[in-house]
Amino acid sequence: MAVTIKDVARLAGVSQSSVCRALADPARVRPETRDRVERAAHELDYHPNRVARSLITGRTLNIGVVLPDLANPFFPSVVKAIQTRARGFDYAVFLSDTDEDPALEVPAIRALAEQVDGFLLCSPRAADEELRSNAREKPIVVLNRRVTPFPSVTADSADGMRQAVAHLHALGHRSVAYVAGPRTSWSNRDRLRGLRAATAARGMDLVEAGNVAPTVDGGAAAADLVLATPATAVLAYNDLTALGLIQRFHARGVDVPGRISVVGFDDIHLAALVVPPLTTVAIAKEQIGRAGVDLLLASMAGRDSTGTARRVLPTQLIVRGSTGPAPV
Amino acid sequence: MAVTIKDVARLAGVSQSSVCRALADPARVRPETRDRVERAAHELDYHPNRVARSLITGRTLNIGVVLPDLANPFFPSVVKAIQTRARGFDYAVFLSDTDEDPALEVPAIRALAEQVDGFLLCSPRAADEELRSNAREKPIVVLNRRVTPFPSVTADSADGMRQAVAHLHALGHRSVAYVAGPRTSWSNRDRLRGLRAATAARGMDLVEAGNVAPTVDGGAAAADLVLATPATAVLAYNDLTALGLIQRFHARGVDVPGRISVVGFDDIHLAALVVPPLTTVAIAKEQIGRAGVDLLLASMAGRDSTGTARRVLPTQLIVRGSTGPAPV
DNA sequence: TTGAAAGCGGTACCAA
DNA sequence: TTGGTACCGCTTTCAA
Repeated sequence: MAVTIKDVARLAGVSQSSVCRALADPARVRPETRDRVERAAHELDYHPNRVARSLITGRTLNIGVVLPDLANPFFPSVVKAIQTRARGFDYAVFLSDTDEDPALEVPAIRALAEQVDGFLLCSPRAADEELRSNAREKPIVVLNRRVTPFPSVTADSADGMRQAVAHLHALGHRSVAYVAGPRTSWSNRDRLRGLRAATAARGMDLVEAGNVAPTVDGGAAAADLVLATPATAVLAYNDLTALGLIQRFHARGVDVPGRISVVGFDDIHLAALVVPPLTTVAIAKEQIGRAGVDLLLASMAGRDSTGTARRVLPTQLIVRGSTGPAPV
Repeated sequence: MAVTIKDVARLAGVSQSSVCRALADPARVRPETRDRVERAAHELDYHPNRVARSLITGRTLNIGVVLPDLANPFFPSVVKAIQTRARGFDYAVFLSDTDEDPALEVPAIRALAEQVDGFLLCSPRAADEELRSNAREKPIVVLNRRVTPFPSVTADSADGMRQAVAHLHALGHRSVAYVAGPRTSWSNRDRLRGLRAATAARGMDLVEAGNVAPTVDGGAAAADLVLATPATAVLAYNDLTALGLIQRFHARGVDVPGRISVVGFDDIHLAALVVPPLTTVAIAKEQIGRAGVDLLLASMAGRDSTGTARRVLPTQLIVRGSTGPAPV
């Protein structure tokens, strides 16, 4: 059996209450008492039980992270940052992977609700309304999406797309394709919106090639569709999709970037390792995680009254070998 | 405020105890009572508070997963499998990333100990003795390592190495190098052991090139060392390391597999996407996660008395473009 | 079969 | 400054 506060009280010869005070707020007990308690606690290697504590304080020191697919390298990066940041504040992290199934998100939130002080929802796929239905329970911060009235952390996709389009335009491309991600993905819509604006601003043609899964296979499936269009460059919803495109192009003997240029989004770690290395719009994944934790902590502390916080992080085009001059 | 058992009791016009019984073990109350309780519970959308329950039952329905680096794509695959499997048993998952720092593992375990029913330690880096010091607290299952007296799930590295060496031998290689991972990694020692046996069995030369971080950068750092040896093929501790090797070889204009063949370990998702695609020893990552959960559940249920369970999963060499005939 | 009451391990309030 | 005590939400004796 674990050592409890009673054991410490007995050994120190004081009451439970004093032990509690001595440990929580040393200033509120006599130095002598504090010493006795501390010595007893140390001797017994006593650590207050968080579960019991949370029952009365209502604070669990846990946060819940819900995300659609840990197999997408984007998310581990974010989760790692969340974990590290949370640990710094003595918070532990629950992880729930919903397998890209929007229907699993609300149950995932419900299941964790009593054990956490708040949620970080990464790229949630469920409808706004569904997410809002959980709003009263616990604070929620949304990453890679905006859902009123939750605080959010997003990337400046529009600017990223502007950079990518400027790059392609400078290379002589006048017709580009977009391989879209999940219809339920806010980032997808956001990126598409930015891309439309950017291409329109430069009078370029934009072909939209169907929605695919945000995976390598999804990209591979879209490759042939893209080749059937007049586009000389293709922007993918994310890097995995872009890698799928490149893979399929390679298999068909289509030269990248000779025949067609490819641009990804996210800058996952391995984007630089493929051949040709992938030109992509980088997002500060670690910052997303950190900012998410900070926002959540703030909103748990009730310091969110200044209005809904919205952090928009900058994006940065990373030019690598998968983009080149448009074919003549 | 959330709805509690009292609210249900009041609405149903029965005592707390009856509500508890009716919900936990319907057979122990009169059908009529059960109906009243069920209706009331349903109407109020009552869900028992797991935290409060765990305080008295001692079961949290949570498991803790501790791993060294989520940025290594191997781990997300395992975690995803763990998550999925755990959800099936109504368990939630705590995740703790220790950043390859052995000193963080025991604190991570301690921090979670009260909130979980058991631990899944993925490739722990801490010393056996340190890990054992936590043994009394909660059941532990170790993945990718063996630590007496914990149940474990490992891959059959020796057989994987045998397959890889047979493959290289058939291609004419007689001298191979091994780029080792962290000294603290059991898998690293296990793989090296298997490799030594396999090369010795065929009378091949084995050069061991220092220990590096199990990352792309680590591999890149080892590339030049490898080229300074007579080896015509190199086996890397894991795929990330192998990709780093290939990257650096590429940068130096060294042909893979023309001048040197490269073999990885793990078969991470993106191994197939690089050019040349990576020949690697595949591990059933999802099975590791699933088996881990199953073993942990068994040991939590106390069904572990038959002795320490050790599941060893098969490995499978996947031959791709990064290996070819030895240069003449 | 049911209800009352005692905890699980803490925290917080109140009176002393 | 300290100790006694109620209570967080639930489960589990123990009587009735």
